[in-house]
Amino acid sequence: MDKPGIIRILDEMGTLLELQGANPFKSRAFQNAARAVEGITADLGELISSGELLEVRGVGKSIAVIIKDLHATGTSDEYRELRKSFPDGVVQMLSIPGLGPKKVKAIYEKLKISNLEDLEQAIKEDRIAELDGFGSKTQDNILKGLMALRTRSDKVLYPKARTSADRIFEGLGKERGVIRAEVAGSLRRRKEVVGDIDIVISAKKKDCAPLMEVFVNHADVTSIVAHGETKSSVILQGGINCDLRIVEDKEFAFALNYFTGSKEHNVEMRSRARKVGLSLNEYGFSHLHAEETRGKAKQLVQCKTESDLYKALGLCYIDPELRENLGEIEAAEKNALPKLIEEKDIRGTFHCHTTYSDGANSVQEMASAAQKLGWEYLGIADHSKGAVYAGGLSDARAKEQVKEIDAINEKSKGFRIFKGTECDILPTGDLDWSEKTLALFEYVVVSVHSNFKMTESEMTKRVVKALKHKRTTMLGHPTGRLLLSRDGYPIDMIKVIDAASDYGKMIEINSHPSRLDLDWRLCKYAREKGVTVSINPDAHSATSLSDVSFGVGAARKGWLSAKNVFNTRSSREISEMLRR
DNA sequence: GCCGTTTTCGGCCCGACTGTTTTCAGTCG
Repeated sequence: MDKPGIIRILDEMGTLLELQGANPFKSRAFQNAARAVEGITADLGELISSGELLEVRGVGKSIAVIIKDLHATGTSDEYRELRKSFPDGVVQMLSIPGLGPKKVKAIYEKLKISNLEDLEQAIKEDRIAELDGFGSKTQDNILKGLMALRTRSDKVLYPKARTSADRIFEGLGKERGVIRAEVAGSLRRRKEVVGDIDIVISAKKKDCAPLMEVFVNHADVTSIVAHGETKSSVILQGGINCDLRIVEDKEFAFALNYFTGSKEHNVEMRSRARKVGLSLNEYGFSHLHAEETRGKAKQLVQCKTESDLYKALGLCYIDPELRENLGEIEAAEKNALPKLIEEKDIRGTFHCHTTYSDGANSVQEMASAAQKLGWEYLGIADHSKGAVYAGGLSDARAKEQVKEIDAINEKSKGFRIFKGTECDILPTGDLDWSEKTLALFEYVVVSVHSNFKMTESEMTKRVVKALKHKRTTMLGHPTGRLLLSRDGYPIDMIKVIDAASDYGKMIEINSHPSRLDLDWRLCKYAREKGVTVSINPDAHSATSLSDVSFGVGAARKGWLSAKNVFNTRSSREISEMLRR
């Protein structure tokens, strides 16, 4: 069984233990182990055979055995035992918002309900409301949750969530009474997929209620889940959940930090605070074991900003993208965090289409748009002749385009267009252009656009062969559109990155608003292997050049700094590198 | 089940909101 499968099963085992009413720390241990496995970039098989798996924090003896069994056989005795205790439908009920393990267990044991259909039927017959600890409101909420589950996908891609968040935040952030405001949560951490939107605001107490009113009455709100003094939760058009928290300004840094997460990072921060005798929550520090009543503990260390907060714990500031408890706290302690790449470091991109193939704008229009973004250069890479569906160029048209670019370059000062191509990788792994045509270009992006139904190993061989070609500069959209529709990758990205490292080639972090091809784990692996990446939006229009920010997010999460990224270099450096 | 500068036992993050309760359990983040 592969890694994503193992992660899923460990998570499921944690959930099943929770349902059983086992020691809550035991079930959490399984969930922690799942996160730990997720963070492993080395080859899992090797880790298991060398025994190094036990050195992974969060994986102890018992879970190591389970992982080993899962890896070798696809199942394990413990897992089979746990699965026996509850039917599939019971586990599914847990995904209904508002239903947790305790309530699901009661519904299953007292009413013998084990699937969503029976649950809906029982609600209609008013049987849920009669259970101990349930009532008519709870029953209504379960029905609402059930409907929401059916109509809404639970995660959206970062660019979509960003757009929704900006719409809410723009007005709200400027509202009277707002002292400071930030978008927090996984959106601030720039996760590739985002579950919901979190907003944190600081304001005086008297301004809270009016601000909450503004929030829940926003035009984009389709329903209100909760509406309190300091916390409200709504569902926006498009089904995405949005939470607002309002705190006092002196609490802002704590609240922002807390609601930015991740959960794993917060747990580590709190346990770090405990080691120095402090308790950390979303409002501030308090003395551990203090006798003060809840919420009245006096604030000990004033922290105006998050930097102050990290400093109070002996750490340097940690960028939100790194807050996953995957080594960033230890690195912050030693002041060994990388200076992450920023959007302003990007000086151009290399994978852009024009009206020569399937783009919407001319070469000149694309170049002007790039200049408006403050870039120094733009790489044009239209499709090769075999990409008929995308208006691939003929050899003659390719020559024509190269001539046009030369002419534009001659006229322009301080800006340069690089002549490239996005060359199809044929099913054999050969390139779609002849050597003669390839020689026209300054660089070559190689991509797969056909014959997707290959086995993983065939596809990997195909790509590796193309990568080895002496004219190849970088691999374009390495994982295609399949990244989010599958658990794994359609190709073995570890082998591909290894090959890029061996042959001294680059890999694209191809960030298109509908997908992201190289996620942060792969970015991290590429960094470890010394592979330079190129952040390209696969832009088909002038306006989509700015989608490059999606890829910058993934690079930041992969701890990449400007030196790891090709398109942070100057025009001159790029020319020199490409001549070699 | 995992972990260890309070270390092989005894902790393991903490608060808001909701609903069903009259003092708290469940869920969520």
